[in-house]
Amino acid sequence: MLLLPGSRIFDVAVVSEVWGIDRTDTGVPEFQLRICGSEAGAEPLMPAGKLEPTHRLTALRDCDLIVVPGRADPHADVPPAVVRTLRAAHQARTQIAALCSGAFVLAAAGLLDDRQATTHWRLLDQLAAAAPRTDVRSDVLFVDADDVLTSAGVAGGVDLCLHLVRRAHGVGVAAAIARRMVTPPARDGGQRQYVDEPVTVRPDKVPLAATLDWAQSHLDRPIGVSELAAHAGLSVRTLHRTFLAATGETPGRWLQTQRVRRAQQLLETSDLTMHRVAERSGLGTATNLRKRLRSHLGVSPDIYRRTFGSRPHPLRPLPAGGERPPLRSPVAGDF
DNA sequence: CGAAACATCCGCCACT
DNA sequence: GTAGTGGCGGATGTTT
Repeated sequence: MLLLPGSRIFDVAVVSEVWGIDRTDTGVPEFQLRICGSEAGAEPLMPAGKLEPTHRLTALRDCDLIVVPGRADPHADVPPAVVRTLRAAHQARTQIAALCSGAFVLAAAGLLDDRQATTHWRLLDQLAAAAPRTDVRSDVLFVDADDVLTSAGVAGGVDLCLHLVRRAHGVGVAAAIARRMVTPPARDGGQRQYVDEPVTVRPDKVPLAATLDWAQSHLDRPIGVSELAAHAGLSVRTLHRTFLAATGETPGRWLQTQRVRRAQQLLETSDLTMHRVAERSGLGTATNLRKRLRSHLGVSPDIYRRTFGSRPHPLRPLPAGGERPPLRSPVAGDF
């Protein structure tokens, strides 16, 4: 990771989360994450805090991949030494990826010339101005231009990082990381984000797509792996292999995850009885619903509903008293 | 909660 | 020889 003054905490965190955590117990290879800074000493992050680099800039030279987090001020200076290092790495065919406004750093080094790139949607025009020879795309989460990759806003950075992992290590490893990232050890409250858009590592080209869609729209039927196989016109054994290769998940696991998700949705948005929620999500019985929710989310259906249900309930006190000064970036807008 | 019935996963191997 | 398919069976996990 290339750490510059004003790097955004979120992007720094995503990179750290994907490559900085030992997940060898789930079959993820061992990564070495170097946090390379241009100066000796801590760099200020945005919107607050500082981070001490673990390595100097020169340590980028023998990395397999360089990731550039976005900066709060996209137009902030890029030190000449950084430009030189990035160019040299690019010459040496090192993969370079920028998250969000990190694209401007690549633009400053001329690495986006004559290729496609993207960035946060609020910055697209500015990127086009800063990099006139770049084909700036507005309709994508990220652009994979082979050795130079760029990503759109915040969530696009996560997608891009997982894409990089998938490219280098296969869909299974990417799925293992994604699973660990979106299904945190759950507690009773907070953290809504893992509920809605799952970072499903979707197959890039799938003969299975029709079957997945079909299963998803019939989740209330007790469909099992053999029904999936029948629908796909494959034997169970082959479905298994194909499925694993395409999604990094096994069919049974996938089905179960879909069911739990549907149950979550129903709990959030309806007041059906547990029994009905279990039926409609294909989980069968209320007992089973409880069991599955507990093992996937660590929470009982009742607590889940009370935490995330749309009907307001009296249990959540507002933060008491004292105004807190808003935490705002003094430099750039919110993006 | 535990026991019994049922599914899934996956290495192995034979077949096309 | 390589590549893909699919049946089998036992360990493991899930549901009743």
